[in-house]
Amino acid sequence: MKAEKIQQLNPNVSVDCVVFGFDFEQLKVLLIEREGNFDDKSQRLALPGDLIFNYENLLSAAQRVLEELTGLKDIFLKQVGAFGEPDRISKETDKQWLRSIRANPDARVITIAYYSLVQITDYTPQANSFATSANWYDVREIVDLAFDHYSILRQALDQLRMELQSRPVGFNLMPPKFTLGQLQKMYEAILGKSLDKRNFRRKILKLDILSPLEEKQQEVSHKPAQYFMFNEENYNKLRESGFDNFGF
Amino acid sequence: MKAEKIQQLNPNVSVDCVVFGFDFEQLKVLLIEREGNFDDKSQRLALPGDLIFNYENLLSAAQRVLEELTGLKDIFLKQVGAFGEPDRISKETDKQWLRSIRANPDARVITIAYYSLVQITDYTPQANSFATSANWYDVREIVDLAFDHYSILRQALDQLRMELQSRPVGFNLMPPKFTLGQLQKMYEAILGKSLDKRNFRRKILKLDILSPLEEKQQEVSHKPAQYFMFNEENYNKLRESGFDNFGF
DNA sequence: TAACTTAGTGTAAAATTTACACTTCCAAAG
DNA sequence: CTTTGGAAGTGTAAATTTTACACTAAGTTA
Repeated sequence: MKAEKIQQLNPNVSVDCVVFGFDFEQLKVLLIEREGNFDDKSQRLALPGDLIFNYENLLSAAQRVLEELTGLKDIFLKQVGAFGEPDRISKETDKQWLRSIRANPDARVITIAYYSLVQITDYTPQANSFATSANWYDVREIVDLAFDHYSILRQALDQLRMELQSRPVGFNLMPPKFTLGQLQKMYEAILGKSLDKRNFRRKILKLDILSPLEEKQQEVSHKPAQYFMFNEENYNKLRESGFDNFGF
Repeated sequence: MKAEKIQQLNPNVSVDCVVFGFDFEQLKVLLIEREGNFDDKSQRLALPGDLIFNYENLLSAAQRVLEELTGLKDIFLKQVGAFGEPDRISKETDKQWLRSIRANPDARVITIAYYSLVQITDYTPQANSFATSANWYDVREIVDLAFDHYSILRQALDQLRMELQSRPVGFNLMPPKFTLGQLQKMYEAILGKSLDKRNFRRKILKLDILSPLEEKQQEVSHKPAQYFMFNEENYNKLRESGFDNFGF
């Protein structure tokens, strides 16, 4: 009886995941495509998301759904918030699509959105379930999405930017070893503006949360850069001493 | 049929309100008391909150529930986030209490929390519905609450502090005219630390969002302070030019 | 060996932050 | 009417942070 309950979908609550990815050039976001008759491609694209099970933890549900639809596993997700406009499923094409996959397609659904940052090269999305594709899309090129997903995306991006200003978020966007140039590019991609190289370096190094490695870049057709790694111990010390100054 | 639907409670989704109030001395929060056999007073106290109706907007639901339980009307609320641990209703006294008021007391409930800031003297809470009292409590004296409301309160407070650092929140905590001393006390109460008077004044005045009034305090047994008012026009200009510097 | 590309570096001026102490004005008490 | 208590109001010097800005270094490729 309990086991049955656990596997019962809750028709009123879903989760959606805004997974940002960085490829050393642009900020991207992971979207799925769905089968159906959509007016244009933007309406075919959606954030990976689905209903939760009745006795499922919200965060776990987000991780499960993300894995089911895109194959991405063990992603650290952070809550953006709840989106619950009664008419958030108002587009006719979305309603039709829901009828094709849901037992209770007209139910009012509140969705809890989560976001994350990953390094694109660490993950290869694999579409599954009702997703017919799962791919990275340049954030700047997205003009609309299914349901209210475009506004969820914008809000997640705002929150990411906010967070980037006050904390050294985004180190999970970086490989274990990285150059300061790559780190700066990440900040520029997320903030959508360019930064002064010397000032950036001074500021980030003064925080004392990066440790230089012996190793240097190899086989690049220019002066090889020094590699750094994230010093977690110092980072924890820093955050204990209050919210700090990560503005660029 | 539609009308019926509208008035049907959604057994899975509730809203909770964290209304902070300021009385020129301390930061307080509005809590209700409930009937029942509780181990101690802290378990009798809860955030005003209840299930939403099935086709109700989340924010409107929060405003409605707040008014029903405490009489506070037209309060500007801001979302904190969703709280959905499957075991968030785990205390035996809470379960018992739910059985006494809900049709579906064992349903798994996800709650969306909202917070607000008001000036205590503007509102007189009036308990109603299942609230047997509705009163302001000093935030520093709260050690626990019903359900998971204590952790919701802490998170709302964190968010309020965060917001106070980056924006001139809290002007709605102030009467139309106020002194810089009162304003400083508000910052101190929310941030939980004391600030340097001269530095505070310099910083807040440089923002150019306060307009001095002719009027001065009267009948105070010390040098009367100048009154100021919030200059909304300049504030809007300021916020258009990006997130700013409200750290103290 | 020349051309190209990113890495890496310093400084001066301006702005902001921080720490700090005394006088002023009012009411209330004596 | 004099004293006292209490918050208002004010300036400065030192330290720190921010900002703007341009050239050399080290590797690859043509």
